[in-house]
Order: sequence, then C-alpha cells, then structure tokens
Amino acid sequence: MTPASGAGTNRRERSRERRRRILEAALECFTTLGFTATTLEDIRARSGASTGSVYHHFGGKEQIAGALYVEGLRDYQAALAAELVLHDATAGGVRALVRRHLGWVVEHPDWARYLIRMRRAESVSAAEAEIRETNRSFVEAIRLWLAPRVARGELRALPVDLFLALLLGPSQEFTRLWIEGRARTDVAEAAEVLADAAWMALRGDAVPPGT
Amino acid sequence: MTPASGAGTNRRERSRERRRRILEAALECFTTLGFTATTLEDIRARSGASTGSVYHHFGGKEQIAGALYVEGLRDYQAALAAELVLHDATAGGVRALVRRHLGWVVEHPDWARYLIRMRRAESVSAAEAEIRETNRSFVEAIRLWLAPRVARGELRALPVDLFLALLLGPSQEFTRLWIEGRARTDVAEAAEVLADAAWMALRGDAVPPGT
Amino acid sequence: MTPASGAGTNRRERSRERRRRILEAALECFTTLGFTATTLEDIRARSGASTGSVYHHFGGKEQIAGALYVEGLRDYQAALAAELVLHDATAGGVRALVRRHLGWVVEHPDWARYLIRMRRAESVSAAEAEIRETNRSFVEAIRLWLAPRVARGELRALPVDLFLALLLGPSQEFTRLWIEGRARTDVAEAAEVLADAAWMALRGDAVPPGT
Amino acid sequence: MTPASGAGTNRRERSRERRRRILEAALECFTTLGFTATTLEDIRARSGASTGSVYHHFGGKEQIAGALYVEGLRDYQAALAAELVLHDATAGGVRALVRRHLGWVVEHPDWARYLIRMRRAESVSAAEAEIRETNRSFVEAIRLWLAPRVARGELRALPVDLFLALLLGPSQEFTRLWIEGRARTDVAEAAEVLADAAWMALRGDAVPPGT
DNA sequence: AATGAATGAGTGTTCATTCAT
DNA sequence: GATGAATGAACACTCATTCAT
Repeated sequence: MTPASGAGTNRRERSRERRRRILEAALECFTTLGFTATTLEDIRARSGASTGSVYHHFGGKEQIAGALYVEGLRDYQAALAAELVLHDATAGGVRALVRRHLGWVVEHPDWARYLIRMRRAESVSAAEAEIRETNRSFVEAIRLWLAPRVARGELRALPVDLFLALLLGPSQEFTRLWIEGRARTDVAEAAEVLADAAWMALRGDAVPPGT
Repeated sequence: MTPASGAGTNRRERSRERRRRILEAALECFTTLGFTATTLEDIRARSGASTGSVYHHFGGKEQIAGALYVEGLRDYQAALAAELVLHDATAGGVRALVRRHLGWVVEHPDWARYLIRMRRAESVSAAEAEIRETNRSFVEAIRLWLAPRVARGELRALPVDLFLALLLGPSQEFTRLWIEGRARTDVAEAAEVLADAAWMALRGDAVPPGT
Repeated sequence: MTPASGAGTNRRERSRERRRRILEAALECFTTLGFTATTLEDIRARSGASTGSVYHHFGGKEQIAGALYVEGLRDYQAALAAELVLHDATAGGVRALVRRHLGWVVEHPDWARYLIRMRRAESVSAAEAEIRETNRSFVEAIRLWLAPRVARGELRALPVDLFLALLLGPSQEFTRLWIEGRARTDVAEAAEVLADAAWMALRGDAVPPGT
Repeated sequence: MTPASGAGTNRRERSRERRRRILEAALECFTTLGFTATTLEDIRARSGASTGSVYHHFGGKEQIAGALYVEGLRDYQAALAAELVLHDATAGGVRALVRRHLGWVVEHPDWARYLIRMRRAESVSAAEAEIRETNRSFVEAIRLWLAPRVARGELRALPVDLFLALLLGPSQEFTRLWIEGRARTDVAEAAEVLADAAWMALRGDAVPPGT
C-alpha cells in the first residue's frame, strides 16, 4: 500500500466519519428541538463540523432530513424483512413481524420518533425517489413471503391498504403512544395482545380457528 | 333591547366573525402550504383581516395553530361521543364508532389531515392545557359507555392504551393512507372490514362467537 | 348649586382623577421598565383606563412623558425656590439649597430618576415650550435672590453655567450614584460635605474665610 | 509567512475592519438620531455591511450599544489614568485630571454624548460585566495614586462617592451643558475654575492654604 | 475537504394610533 | 367621556445558503 493510497483511505474514512457525525447530531437535534426549530447552526455546533463542511457532505437541511429518513427507513424495513424470512409457519411469521416492529421501535426510539414525525413531511420529499425505491423493494420482499400463503388460503385476500392497516395499525398506534410516553402497558405484554389481534384479523379460512 | 346593547351585540358578533374567518383561512393555508411554510401574511390576506387584528384575536401563529387544533379535536370527539350514546348493543356501538371515525375523516378531510399532522406537534403545545381537558372529558364519556359492558364480559378487559390501539389503530392507519391519497379501497367497504376487525379484537368471552 | 353643575363638578373631578391615575401609572411603568420598554398597553392596564381614554386625556405616549416631566420639574424647582426665599443669609441660602436638592431627591426618588433619565430626551421634547417657560421662571426666581448678593461681593461673579456646575454639580453626581443604589455614604452626612463645598466654591471675596 | 497564514491574517483583518466600521456607523447614527430612533437598517446602510454581517459580529442592536459603550468608557478611563501617572505633585495631579476630563470630552464629543446618554441605560446592560470589570481596573489605578496622598494628609479622607462627586461632579455638569450646546463659557477658562474648585474641595489639612 | 465571514430575502411580531359605537 | 377592536407601517432578527481563501 503506497503512502498516497493510505492517506486516501484515511481521508475517505475521516470523510465518512464526518458524515456519520453530522447525521447523528441532526437526529439528536431533531429529537430534542423538532425539525423546524432545529437550525443548521445547531447541527453544525453539535457535530463539530463547520458550516461549509455540512454543505459539502449534504446539500442543505432538507437533504440531511432526507438522508436520515432513508437510513432509518432502511434499517427498520431490513429488520422486518429479515425477521420474516426466518419463519415458515404463517401464523408464526405474522406474529413475529408484529413483535419485531415493537422491538425495533424500543431499540431505536429516536429513529422511530423521527420516522413517525416525518412521515410524508414536505421536508423529506427531497429523498422521495430513494424512499420510493426503498419502499418498493421492501414491499416486494413482503409480497414474496405473503403471496403463496394468501394463495393457500392461510391469509385473507385483502387489498394492500387494508392488509397493512390490520397488520400494523394497532401496533403503530400503540407505538405512537409509547413514544409519546403515554403508554402504560409493558411492551412485551402488549406485543402478545397485538400479535394475536393481527393474526386473528388476517388469518384465512383455510386455517382452523384457535391456531 | 336598548340601542347600546344592540350595538354591543353587533360589535361582538362582527368580532366573532373575524375570529372565525381567520381560523378558516389558517386551516386552508396550512392544508395547502403546510404549517411552517404558511406565513402570517398568507393568513392575513386570505382572511381579509389586518396584521394587528390577527394578533388581537390570537397571540401569534402558534396560538392560531393551537386554537385550530382544539376546535378540530372537539368536533371529532363530539361526533364520536354522540354516535356512541345512540347505541345500546355493544357490537353495534363498537362498529358504529369505527364507521363514524371514517365518516368524520371523509367529511372533514382538511381538519383530519391537520389533526394527523399536528398530533403532538410543538406548534400546538400552546394549547396543551385545553387539549388535555378536551381529551379528558372525551375519555370520560367513552368510559361511561364501556365500563358496564366490560363488567358484563361483553368487551375484553384491556388497558386503555391497548384498547384504543385495537379499536381505532387500523382505522387510523387506513385513514392516514386515504388522506395521503394512497388508499385504493373504497371507504365504505373498508369501514365494514375495519369494523369487523375491531369488534373481533375487542369482544369479550361472554359474547357468543359469530355475533 | 344646581344638580347639573354638581354633576359637572363630579365629572370634572372624575376626569382629573383619571388623568392623575394615568400619570401615576406611567411613572411607575417608566421606573420599572424604562421609557422605551413601556408600552401604552402597560400604562393602560396599570391605570385601569381604556386605550381611548388615555388618548382622550393625553395625545399619545410622548405627551404623557412630557406632562410627567413638566410636573416633576415644577415640583422640584418650586421646592428649591421656596427654600431659597426663606433664607436671608447668603451662606445659609446656598447651603440650604444643596440640602433641599438632596432632600427632594430622597423624598421623590422615582421622579428624580425620571428627571435624570429624561433630561433632554427626545421623548420629552413635545413639552419643550412648557419646560422652557418653567425653567425661565425658576431661573428668574433664583436670579432675584442671587443678584444683590453677587453685587455685594458675597458670591463670586461667575457665568451661569459655571455657577450652576459648582453649586449643584457635586450634588447631582452624588444623587445619581444614590439613585443607582451605588452611594454608600448616608445622605444627611453627604449633604453637609456637599453644602460646605458649594459654599466654599461660590463665596465671594467680601466674605471673611471660615464663615 | 506562509500563504495560508497570510490569507488568514487578511481575512481576520478585513473582519476587524468590518467590526470597526459597524461601530463607527452606529455611533454616528446614535448621535444623529438617538439610540431608539436608530434602526438596524440605518447602521447597516451607513456601515456598508449586510444585515447578516452585523448580526455575525454582534448579536443585535443592544450588543452594538454595549460594545460601543465599553469602547468609549475604556478610552476615557485610559486617558484619565494615563494623565494621572504623569504627575507627582498632588495638586497638579488633581488639576490635570479635571483638565483632562474636559479635554477628552472636547476631543470626543460624540463619544462623550453617548456615554452621558447611555449611563446605566437598559440598552447597555448586556455589557454589564465588561463595564464593571473596566470600572474596577480604572478605580484601582486611581486608588493607587490617591492612597499614599490621602495617607500623607495631602487629600481629604472621604468616602469614594463623595470624593468622586467633588472631583468630577462640577465638570460633569459643565460638560453636560457644553455637550447640549448650552454652555457659554470657553472650555479652557472653565477648566481653570473647575480645577481650582476641585482642588479646594479635596485638599487635605496637611497642605498649606493657597497652594 | 474544510473554513467561517458574508449575504439578504423573508418573518413573526410590536405598538402607537384611529374611530365607530 | 369611555370603550376596545381594528389598523398597518415599521422593526429586529433569523437562517439557509454561498464562496473566497
């Protein structure tokens, strides 16, 4: 390895580290102050970068918001998709998905709060294309697991919007309360109730009741 | 009625009208442009009021946002509470509540969008106290209807957070998609599926299955 | 006295009372908040009057400031002039004047602070004419007492500006410190030192030293 | 000097120049229009800086006022302190101080006017800490010169507040009149009278009269 | 890649003042 | 004389963004 390439690697690494620090600082600021109230100066100060540096790595405040959203979304969706493929049994998969959803939120409360708050926010629309792409491949992965099970009658044949609403709606609602600090029930207990409900609402006719 | 009191009444009425117009204009602006992007000048121009008048009636932009939130929340909760007391049968009540939720959203899409967007937003925290009070009396009204039915075993005995999540979570999720224009299913059809799911998730052991 | 004139008197009295209350409130506000920071709303609220009423009695904020200044100035100058004529002995008169100056400030600290702060302030220029007139007759009264004593050589023949500076300059300075809460010496003790100094600085050649 | 450091120096110098120009412009505006009537736009236009630049260097209007006050105060106090140490003879020192006071005011009428107007003004309180520190070291310098002379009986042993009032009170008063354009006496002549008076008022018993 | 001084359009807000009742 | 809703010009200040070094 030549000294030059070594330096290059270091530079690239330092650059990446900068980027990471800025995103980290941004999430902290957004969490503490809210997106609108957070100024670039806040992010700059907390990340230890200079104004110009922030603009070098990202293009502006909205792009930071977008990059953060995409990163969070990918992590969340990757977690759910990865969980799903571990399960063969339909009921087990649905239940696990609900549990994993709650688990991810508990593990990443700041990101979860951010994703909830920023859902479809104008400020994030800069990353629209990437978000769509990310969503597309996530939905595809889910569909791959669901399709044969719907075909076999193990899951109800419902439009996607309703399917989603029944699968994760209650969990989303509970999650929102929990993030706001207004949930009183323990998450693990809640997970069981919510998993049962999701499965009950979605299971197909081919599944004998009480499974 | 003396002339003096008549004049006073007229004045007061015109004043109230002003207030109403400002709120109306604000909602339109927030819907079209988003809260942050809406400037006071936008609201002023659209409502036909002067800058000073806006500040005379409200204290600032945030307070307009707060007043709007409270008004919308009250209307929504009043609609649901009013629906509930019309029903004696437990299943009927639960189903009607879900339907009414969807109905209100369809009837007031701007307010619904606003309530969703502003949920716990910092911009609304000025009205925190009023919101809490409004919520309190709503929850009380609901509890009054639920309590005896839970006691009779017609509804599951669940913590409030989970109860709420199962009752309205899926509808909230569907509603959100619909507001964003991403729902494909017809609302009336969705209402039946969601009402069924809510009832299934909440009915108690004392209710024979298939009711 | 007819009932009508009685009512008229009451009205006039109530009106005067209003005026007094407004001035009083204004002085309190100016003292607490400073002139610039005081808004008409502050004065209105503290005086219990309505916006329109304030404008009926005075013409605006500056006029209130002016009226207050004139009133304070008159009271101060009247006190000094009245003191002077009580004294026949030159040394006694000069000393008494210094003492009276300090006395008035201690008795009316708010007014004193206001007069110091507003000295030649633009905000007071509305009452310029009245101030000039008030000053003129005060200076005249003083001159009447001084002239013969200067002629007799009991007081130095100095230009007015220097005479004033030596007579009240030290007292003004001390007074300013006292008003700001930065004077440590007891006012009565200070009065003696300052009175001595004034007399020493102003006494004419005709007066045997040590008087 | 490396190119980099050269560039840095230039940048820093230009930055300092900016700062200076803004302060200069502010003083001119405050003198002409008064503090309250001066808008940031006035300062901005006269200094040739942009709005943002003004806020980059200072934090706002009050901080400009504060910085200006501190700078003027330092210059004034430095001039007096420097004068004092030139003199060994007590009478000469006291007289020189009075003359220097008047001299500084005549040399810097704008600053003098500003210092008089802003004395303890709320608008300047942002720089309170710096003002106190500046005052402290000035008073210390003065005390160093005075203390032994008081000990030797060449100066009266008086509390600081009275000492100050007798030393500079008359000059302050005269200065105020002069600044307002109401003094008629020539400053040089006045200086002699005021210097004599100060010395007469302050000299101790150990000094033979007529010195 | 980093820096940070400079930019300036845009915003929420204030507040003295008016005037119909 | 009293009231207070309405007015709107004026202001201080913010902050995303640029760019020379």
